[in-house]
Amino acid sequence: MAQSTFTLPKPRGDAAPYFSRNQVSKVLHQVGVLLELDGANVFRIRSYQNGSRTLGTMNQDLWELVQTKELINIKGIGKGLASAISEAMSTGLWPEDWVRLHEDTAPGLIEMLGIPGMGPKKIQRLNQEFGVESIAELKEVAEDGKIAPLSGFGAKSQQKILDGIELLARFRSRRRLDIGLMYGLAFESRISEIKNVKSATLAGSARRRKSTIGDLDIVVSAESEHHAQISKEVLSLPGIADVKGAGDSKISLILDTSLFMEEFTVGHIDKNVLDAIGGAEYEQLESGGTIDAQIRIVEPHVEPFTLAYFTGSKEHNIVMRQKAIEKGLTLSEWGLSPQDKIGDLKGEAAAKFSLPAVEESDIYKHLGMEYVEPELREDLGEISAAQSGLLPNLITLNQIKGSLHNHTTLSDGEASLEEMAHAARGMGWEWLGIADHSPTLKIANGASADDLLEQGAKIKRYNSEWEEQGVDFRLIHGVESDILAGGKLDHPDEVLEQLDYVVASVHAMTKWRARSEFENTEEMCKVIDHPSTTILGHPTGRILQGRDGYEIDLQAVLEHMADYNANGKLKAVELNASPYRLDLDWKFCKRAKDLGVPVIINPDAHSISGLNDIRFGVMNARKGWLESSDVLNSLDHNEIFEILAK
DNA sequence: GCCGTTTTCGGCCCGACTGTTTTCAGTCG
Repeated sequence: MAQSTFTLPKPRGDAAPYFSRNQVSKVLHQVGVLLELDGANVFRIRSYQNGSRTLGTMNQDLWELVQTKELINIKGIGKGLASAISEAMSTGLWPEDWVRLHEDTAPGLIEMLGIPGMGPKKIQRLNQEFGVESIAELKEVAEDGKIAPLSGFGAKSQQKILDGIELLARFRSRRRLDIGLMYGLAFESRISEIKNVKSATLAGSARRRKSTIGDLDIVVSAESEHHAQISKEVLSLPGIADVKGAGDSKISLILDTSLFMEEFTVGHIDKNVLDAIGGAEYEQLESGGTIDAQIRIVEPHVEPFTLAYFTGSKEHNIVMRQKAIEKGLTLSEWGLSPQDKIGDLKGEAAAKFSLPAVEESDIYKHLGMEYVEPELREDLGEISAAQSGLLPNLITLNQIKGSLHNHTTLSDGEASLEEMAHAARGMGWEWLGIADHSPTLKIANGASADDLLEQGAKIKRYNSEWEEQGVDFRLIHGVESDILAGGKLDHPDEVLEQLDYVVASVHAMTKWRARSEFENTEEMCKVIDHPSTTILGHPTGRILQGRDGYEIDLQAVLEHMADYNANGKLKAVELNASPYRLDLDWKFCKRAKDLGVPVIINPDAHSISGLNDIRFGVMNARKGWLESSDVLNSLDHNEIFEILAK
């Protein structure tokens, strides 16, 4: 994946605000990274990163906050950032030191941060010593043996840099959630089978259900006398491409696909787990792929603390520790101990005085909070919600009764209408919406108006048959209409009006990616204005690990949709559940919810097995704080027809 | 750079591991 380049956005138009909230958020992040390379104070760096995150996830209109001078009241934005942001948005000029940082930092140095083991200090040092400004140059001096003699470095450091460069070239990006879970749950299952292991739990970003997974963390619980034996057996499991490090309590590995081979068959994985990770799609694993994994082996009474710690996120952990300090306690992966009892003791020694915890929820209880589901642990308000008992009751897979964006052989699907309906009924759904592609999308065999209406007649016949037979299942007839130039929809209005709903989606990506955020946002709002538009399909068009979406101010689009919903006209936003998309991003789910815009989780199934992608959509929805009442999928078939009629 | 019923300076989460070191810096999560 190409590293997105660090550039400062050009001011837009000829009047303030010259920059969008997304742009400001991105710039703060960039400045944070550049400051890191510049050797700045770590807390200063954190301020920029926190500021970026805050702007990226808040609901308020940034320009309004600037104009009312209320920006400074936002937690995490102080005097410095507030004035810099206000200045930039009002004048179109970024602060001079931000500009200088961008100009003075070679892009290659930013890339070097991606090499495992390379941090700002080492990069800076090597840059000073040898003038290396790119990974290629760094590789050259390492191969020439020039790094080893440097004080503070050595032969091992030099080799580690070379290994790191190779690793980066081999797999420089994160893995999609479905792939990460496949590896993670298989490895978890393998470790669980080792003798004397009480439990093995997948933690980290996989447990938090992030859209992409960096590496795997597995926490193993066992009595201490068995740790050495377990550690040895973990290291001899198949699928280990390399051992990066192995200490008393921590093992660091690189896994490859042979994890799934040899005698280890599908039968070893629990049926539910197998279903959750997409079942038969093992073949999709690319044979050369690898993923990093870390294993921590701890005693059972420590396990809840270690699991909480390794589940993260880092940001969540930091706030949890602050909350502990407020109560005179110290929280670590070893325990939660009263400060007055432990004195100078640290880590495992201090944990002897720890308050007891049988499971993670006990830790939250000790700190006066409700249990926080792993998906929510991102320091995006979940801790204060947990303190005041206001956490959401997250949606679950068994609350899903249907979905509205699925294809059949009428366009580019692999299964017929009948087969799709049968499969949906088999999943326990009460309804299934069919939305085949529209004519303009020739590559997907978009269906003509005549064929579409014929499909509608067929659906009506099936529905009345089911009604007569007392079958609790209905098909719903829609279309996935391409968004055409000028924010128009495919098909004439009189055709669209005969459908139960319309999913409006962008497929002409080239054009949308070439335009500015402002233009795209304006055009998207026009699409929403079309009376037939019911659902905005995959709202940014992103493909995870494939391509970024087009630039768009989704907050503004959602606000526009919110106005319609407030006036009784349904405008729902799709959460496309394909693990390749997960679009609406989870960060926007909560915003849609707060604005009162209904979300519809859609697998965008092009086959029977594609319906299973709904699981990833539910994971993403949970991560975005959604409850069953926030999504249209939880309605029964009478309710869904009723709301679609609005 | 942010923050403050211990406030405008002096803190800012905590620990493990690695490789270089005779007590620690850098990196990672």
